[in-house]
Amino acid sequence: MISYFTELNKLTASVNDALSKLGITTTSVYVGEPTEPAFGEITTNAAFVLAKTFKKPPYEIAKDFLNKIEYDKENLSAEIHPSGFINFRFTERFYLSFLNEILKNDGFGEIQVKEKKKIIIEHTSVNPNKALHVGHARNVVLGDTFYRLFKRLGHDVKVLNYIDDTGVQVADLIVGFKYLGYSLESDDKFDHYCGDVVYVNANKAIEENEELKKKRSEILKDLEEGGEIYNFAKPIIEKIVREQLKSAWNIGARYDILNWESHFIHGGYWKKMFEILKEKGLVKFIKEGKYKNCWVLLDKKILIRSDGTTVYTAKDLTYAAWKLGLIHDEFYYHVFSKQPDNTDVYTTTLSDGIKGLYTPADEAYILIDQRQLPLQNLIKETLRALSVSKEYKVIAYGLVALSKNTAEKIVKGKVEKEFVHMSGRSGIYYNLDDLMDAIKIAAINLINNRNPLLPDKEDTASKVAIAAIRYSLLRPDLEKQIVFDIDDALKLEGDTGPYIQYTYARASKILEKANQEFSKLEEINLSQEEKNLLLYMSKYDYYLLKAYSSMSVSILANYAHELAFRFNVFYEKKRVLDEKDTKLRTLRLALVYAYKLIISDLMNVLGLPTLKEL
RNA sequence: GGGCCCGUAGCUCAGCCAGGAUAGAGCGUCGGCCUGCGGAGCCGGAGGUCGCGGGUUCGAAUCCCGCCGGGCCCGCCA
Repeated sequence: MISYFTELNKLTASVNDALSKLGITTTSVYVGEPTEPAFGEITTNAAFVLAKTFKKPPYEIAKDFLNKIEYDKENLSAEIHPSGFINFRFTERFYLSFLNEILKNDGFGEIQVKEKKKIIIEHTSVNPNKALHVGHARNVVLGDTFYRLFKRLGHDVKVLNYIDDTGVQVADLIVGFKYLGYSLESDDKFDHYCGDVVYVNANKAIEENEELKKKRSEILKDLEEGGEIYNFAKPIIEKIVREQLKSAWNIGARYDILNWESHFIHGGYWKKMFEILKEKGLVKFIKEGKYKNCWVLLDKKILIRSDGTTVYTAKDLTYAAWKLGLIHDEFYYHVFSKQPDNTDVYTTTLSDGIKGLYTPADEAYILIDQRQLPLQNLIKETLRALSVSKEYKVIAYGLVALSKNTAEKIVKGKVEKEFVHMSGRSGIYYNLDDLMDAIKIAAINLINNRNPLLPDKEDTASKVAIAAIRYSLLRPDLEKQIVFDIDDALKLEGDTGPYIQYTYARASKILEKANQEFSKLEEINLSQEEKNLLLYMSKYDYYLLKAYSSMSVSILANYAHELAFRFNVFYEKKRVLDEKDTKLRTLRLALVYAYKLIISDLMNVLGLPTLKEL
């Protein structure tokens, strides 16, 4: 494959060669994208670095230095900017070679990292007592997109979803069903009903009633021990999980294995973990003072309470150890459900099903919001102390809050702050399913205005909604807090997911009408719009690998928009089907064809559905 | 008190890791472009003390230090 990335690598090597011949071994020389398109496609500041050693103006040095760089003159032309930068520009030959490669391979082909790894990624992991809200959606969409990226780069990837079925939030819900008389049937989607009605009200009742608090503690203990209440709760939790999965599938996610917290306790995994920690002296029993009768990890965090029950960190540490093979997998597995992509999601069981489905990963990724970072770092630290060489990688992202305007709609009253954090317990959240529905309605209205004869309006509107939601959650930098505003979310113009879908539809329509096959293209003069589009297309592997090395999917979302923009400019400025010159018409058609291949590849990595028409 | 993250146009955000050449998008706003390869688009205008102050450097939005503002964590919750 010939691409921006291959040429950049070759040139970087040449520049470094030339530098080492001069006896310079510095690493501070930049070879890469310039700040402005006017400065070419690849630039280097080598002359500035050399200026320090040779005490001559950068421009003079650049003139000599350029002669020492061996570069492919077929693909690159060089010029020296008066400032001293050496700028390289791709030749028409490069663009045509690239385009011909795409046509030959019918796409970009394989893009592989040097070392293929076995990776697992855990995401979603929402408490099974409520529906997914837009904050959870950020976790799902980021996790699913990292999964897609890893897979596109050739890794062996499995997706895990952890279900905390022995926690306080589940206990609250069970209090509602067992002691407050809530029905187990509802006309609403079951996860919505549990979260919006049963959990919120049960939580309120428990806070005001000591008797119920006691009941909750009993339930919590029974869940850990796997008693009668656990068996009562199990089908309820499972029903909620099935609804949560539907919401996640609806925005394009998929999973391989569901892990249940209760299985790690009932299956004896925590016991093994505890033995290992004791053996290595990482936990201490406290005899005196505030933490009397507790077990404490690394002098920092209580793992076992004085009443003998374990805290969440203990369970999560066990889970991490299982992921990386420190504790052996002895689960049985069976199919939990068929998924929309036709794969199966498996669940662990303690007694029934096939064995050996899971083998330990080289790298285990986990997606968490920033609040959980200190705890996950403690787990990392513990694994290191246990000499686990395999990598535990934490991807943390900023919280999703509700805008003042959106929060006011939910609480049906005045809100003082500019934004408010979501809270399942107090009923302040915006559910993902509701967001999907709201965008679908907006999309259908738009279709009725613009393209009333479109078949499958419902399906198209769903796909527009998926693209809109995923893109809006992927585009901001990981660390940034997102303030969700429903009115903004309903806008489908500008820098959005549908903008990218729209270019795919435009390309599809042209190709459908043209109905032409392509062979190898001959030499032809390219316009600036055509070169710009080809340049961005040629950067596909460069951006995928950059996103991977910097663990940033927002880089990819921004790149997708840049690429789509180049297509729209080309589309506005150059006619394709009406072009009288057949050579030029064929070139442009080939360009549209290649664009469609690359943008659909990228859209697949980002999980944005393609639409031939909208 | 200790720690983490953020601060760039009216609003939402890129750019910062690897310092360099006129700081870029989107929304909003003002003005253009459809008897059409579909306008969910394109072109142009207005709009910026890159939170503030020092330091390093020939050169700082970018690196270092200090401060200010916003958010979060520091529990026998998860």
